[in-house]
Amino acid sequence: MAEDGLPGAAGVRTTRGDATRGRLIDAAVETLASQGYAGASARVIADRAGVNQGLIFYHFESVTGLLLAALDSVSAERRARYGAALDGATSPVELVDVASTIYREDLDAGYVGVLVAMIAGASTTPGLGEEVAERIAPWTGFARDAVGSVLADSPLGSLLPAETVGFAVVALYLGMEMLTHLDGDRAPAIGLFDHLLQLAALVGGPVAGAPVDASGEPVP
Amino acid sequence: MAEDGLPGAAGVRTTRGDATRGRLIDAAVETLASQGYAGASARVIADRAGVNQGLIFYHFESVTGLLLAALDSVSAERRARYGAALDGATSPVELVDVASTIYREDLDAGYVGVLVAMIAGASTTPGLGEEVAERIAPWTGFARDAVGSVLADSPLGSLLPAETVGFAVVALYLGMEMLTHLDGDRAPAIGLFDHLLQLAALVGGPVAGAPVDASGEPVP
DNA sequence: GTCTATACTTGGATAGAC
DNA sequence: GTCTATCCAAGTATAGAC
Repeated sequence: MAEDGLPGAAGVRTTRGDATRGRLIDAAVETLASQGYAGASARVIADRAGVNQGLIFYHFESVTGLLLAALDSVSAERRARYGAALDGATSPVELVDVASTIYREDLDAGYVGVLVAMIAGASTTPGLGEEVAERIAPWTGFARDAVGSVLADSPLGSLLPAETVGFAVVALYLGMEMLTHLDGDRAPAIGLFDHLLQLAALVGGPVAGAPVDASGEPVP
Repeated sequence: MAEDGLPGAAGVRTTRGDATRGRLIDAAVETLASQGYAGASARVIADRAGVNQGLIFYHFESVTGLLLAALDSVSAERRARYGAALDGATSPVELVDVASTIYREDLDAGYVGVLVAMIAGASTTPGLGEEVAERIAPWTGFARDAVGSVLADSPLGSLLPAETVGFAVVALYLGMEMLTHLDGDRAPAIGLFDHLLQLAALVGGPVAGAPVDASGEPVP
């Protein structure tokens, strides 16, 4: 059963190969986030992982194969994180609040930057587009469901289909990451979330107890 | 006065060098849009322009220099186009309507794709980030002004500062381009604009004459 | 599984003829 | 200004020793 782990150990063990694969994937994620797609070469990634460059081809067939594995890794980790955090969120305010908090992690760790880099790389490498598209689609679906469950009974629900909002949310995330990373200033992104929070409060039922009229102005 | 144009011609003339520069810039734009940053090499661009690869370095010092010139070209052209089209727009509905129409051009011609590619490339090439940031900043400023002039007297104006909305609009544009280009389906982007149009009608004063209550529901 | 060494390709950039 | 020819660095990928 065991392939090349130390004999005698029980349960799921980490073979040496598994460890190398993991280190390469982590290095690929970091490289994609910091150097972009064009900077994610076999040599650079292998150096960062502290292993030989040839191992990329042994374990992943090609550089592209490794980059896709890196995308899978980020996608899975972030999906678990978002899913758990949004689990108890039912109101628009909670939704925006949770999204805002987690997105800060993404911004700092460069997770969304990995998606951006791979989408950008999809224009360059033949065949990569389909592979990346398959891995991005779940995110628009996830955003649609999260938004839909909260927006369903809101009056905005009829005006803005969840499908459309899901698309917009993912697009906004990607664009925010690009702009934020470009000039290294998180303030606009944070500011946007703050204002969305206020809007959410308005839509999901004002918490402060202040009723508003048709144009959103407070009614005295 | 004339440098190496045909002698005898009057006014502003196109020297042979100018023509070559123009062809290289056009080819760089097309290459960035279709192949992305990593695919925009000197040889590929020069082939597309039908000139020798070495001319890139003669005219633009480096490949990066050419790519920045390409970004300038696209940015200037699109700014003129947006500026002219938005000139008469005063209501939110007009604003969204015009933006929607022109963005379709961008999507088809890949203009925003050039911005996306250069922003992505900024992660890879040292020093490119600042140059690209300088050329993207005017766009958030432009969006802020366009939104601000229309949203100023709207009740949303106090809730959403023009600065924030400008940032969000540019981010949304960039993200939409990425997603649309990735799976080649313009429908979600078009759909989003359609729904934004309805929202704009609500915010800017309902045209249909139907008043709405605090939550946006029509009042019978 | 991992390393060294190497073959082959592509890319940036320059020299020199025209 | 433009082209040919060329150099050199960096990239992907493989062969073979350990």
